Amino acid sequence: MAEYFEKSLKRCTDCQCMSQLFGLLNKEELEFVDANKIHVNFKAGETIKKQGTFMSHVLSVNSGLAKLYLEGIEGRSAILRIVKPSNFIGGPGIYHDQRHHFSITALLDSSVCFIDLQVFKKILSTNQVFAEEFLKDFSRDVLTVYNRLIYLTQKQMPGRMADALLYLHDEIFEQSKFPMILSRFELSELSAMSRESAVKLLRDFQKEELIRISDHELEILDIDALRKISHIG
Amino acid sequence: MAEYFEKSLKRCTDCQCMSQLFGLLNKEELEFVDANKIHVNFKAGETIKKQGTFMSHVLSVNSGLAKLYLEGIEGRSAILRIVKPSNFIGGPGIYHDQRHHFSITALLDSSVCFIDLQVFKKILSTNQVFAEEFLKDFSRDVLTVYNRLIYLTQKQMPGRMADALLYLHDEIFEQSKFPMILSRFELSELSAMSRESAVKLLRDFQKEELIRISDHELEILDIDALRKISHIG
DNA sequence: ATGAAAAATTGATATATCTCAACATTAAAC
DNA sequence: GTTTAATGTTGAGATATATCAATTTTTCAT
Repeated sequence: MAEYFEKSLKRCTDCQCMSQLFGLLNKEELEFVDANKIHVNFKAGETIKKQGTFMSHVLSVNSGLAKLYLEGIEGRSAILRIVKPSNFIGGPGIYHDQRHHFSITALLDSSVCFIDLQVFKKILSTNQVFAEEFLKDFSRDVLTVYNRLIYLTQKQMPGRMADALLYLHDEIFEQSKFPMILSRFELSELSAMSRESAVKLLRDFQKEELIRISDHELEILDIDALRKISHIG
Repeated sequence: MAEYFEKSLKRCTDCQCMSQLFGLLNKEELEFVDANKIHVNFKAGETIKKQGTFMSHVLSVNSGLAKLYLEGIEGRSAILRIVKPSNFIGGPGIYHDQRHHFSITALLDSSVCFIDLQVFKKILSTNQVFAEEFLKDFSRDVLTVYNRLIYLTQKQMPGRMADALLYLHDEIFEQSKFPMILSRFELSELSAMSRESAVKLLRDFQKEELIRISDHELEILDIDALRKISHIG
C-alpha cells in the first residue's frame, strides 16, 4: 500500500519508468504533462482500455505487463502485442476518430499513466523532435502488424506457435527462461489457432525437448530448432 | 503519346487528380512540390515500387489502378489494398527507416507522381493542417490493416472471398458491375487462400447466383447475400 | 480446507483447406 | 494466324485444423 501512494505521488520530472518518447521533453513540458496526467494502478486481469471507447488520454505503462489485442468476430480476439514497462500506447484513433481501436488488459499488476490527449497533441505540435519520435514509435507498431499479418496468414500452426514463443523470448523477456504470463488460450490468441491446438503444439514442443514448462515458467531449450520451425512455417 | 507529354508537363497547381491531402497546400507550397516531383506513367503489370528499396519519394496516383501488397514468405504476397486515383501513398517507412515496406504494381496503365521525401517532410513540419491530414490518412490505412488481420484470421474462406468482393464494390468501384481487374490468383492473395480455392468459391457464388462473371466484368447480383456470407464468416 | 469455477488436457471425429495433376481456355509473341 | 506461355478450371486425395466431449488439474472464493 505504501508503494501505491509513493508511486502515484511521484511527479513526471522524477519518473524513472518514463517511455523513451517522454524523455525527449524538457522540464516545462514534463510539468505540463504532469499537471494533466492521471496515474492508476491495475490488478492482473483488469481491463485498462476497452476497444471502441472514447480516447481521452494516451497511455504510458510504468510497471507490469499487459496484452494489447483486437476484439474480432464473435468474441474472438487477436493479441497484437505485449506491452512492457516504459511502452507508450497511442494508436490510430489519435488522428482518426479519437476512439480506441484495441483493448488492453493487465497481465500482471500494472501501473499506468494516462496523459490527456489534447495536451499530448499540443506538445506534438510544438516539439518537433518529440513529434518525430512519436511517429517513429507509431510506425514501428504498424510494421509489427504487417509482420503479424504475414505470419498469421502464411505460416502453419507450428510456425505460428514458434513465432509466438520467439516473440516472448526476443522482444519481451530477452532470456531463455521466463514466466508463463499467457494462458494457453491467450497463446492461441497470439498465434491465431484454437486453444486445443495450442495445447497440442506446446506438448509436441516439450516432447521434442525444444521447451520445458514447469511451475509457471517456460524455458526455451533449443532456440535454433524453434527458429527453424518458425522459418519453414 | 500526346497524352503522355501533356500529363507529364502539367503543373501541380493545375492538377485535377491531386489527392485530398495535397489540396490543403497553398500556392507556394504546391510550387515547391511541383519543383521537386517526378511524374511517371506505368503500363499495367509494371512494378511501381518494390518492397525493401530506399524510400526517396512518396507517391500520389493520378490515374489508373494499382495493387499494394506485402511480399511475404516464399514468394507469397498479401494484397493490402487497391490504390485508386488521387490516393496518397506514404507508409511506415517514412519515419521508421526510409524504406518501402510494401510493393506496388500497376493493374491498369497508371500515372503516378513521385514527391521528394525531404520536401514532403519539410512541408509536414511547416503546415500543421497538412500534417494533421497526413496522419489521418496514415491512421485510416492502419485501421484497414487491423480489419484485414481480423477477417483473414477469423473468417473462413467464403467469408473472406465475400469480403474481397465487397471491398471492390464498396471502396473501389462503388457500383454493382465492375471490371475484373484482379486475376483469380490476385483475388486469392487478397483473401489469403489458394488460387484453386478462389476459383471454386467464385464458381459457387455464381451457381448460387450471387454474382455473374462475363467478359472481364463482375456483377454483384445479390449483395445482401454476400454481406450475410461475410457476416457469418 | 472445501467446493465451485476456470483452465488445461486428451483423443476421436468432422471439416476446411491445400496440393497435385490433368486439362481447357485465353492472352501474348512472333 | 500460329505457336507459346500464362491463366483458369476441375476433381481427387492428402493434410491441416477445428470441434466436440470427456476428464483432469489448477485456481479462487468462501
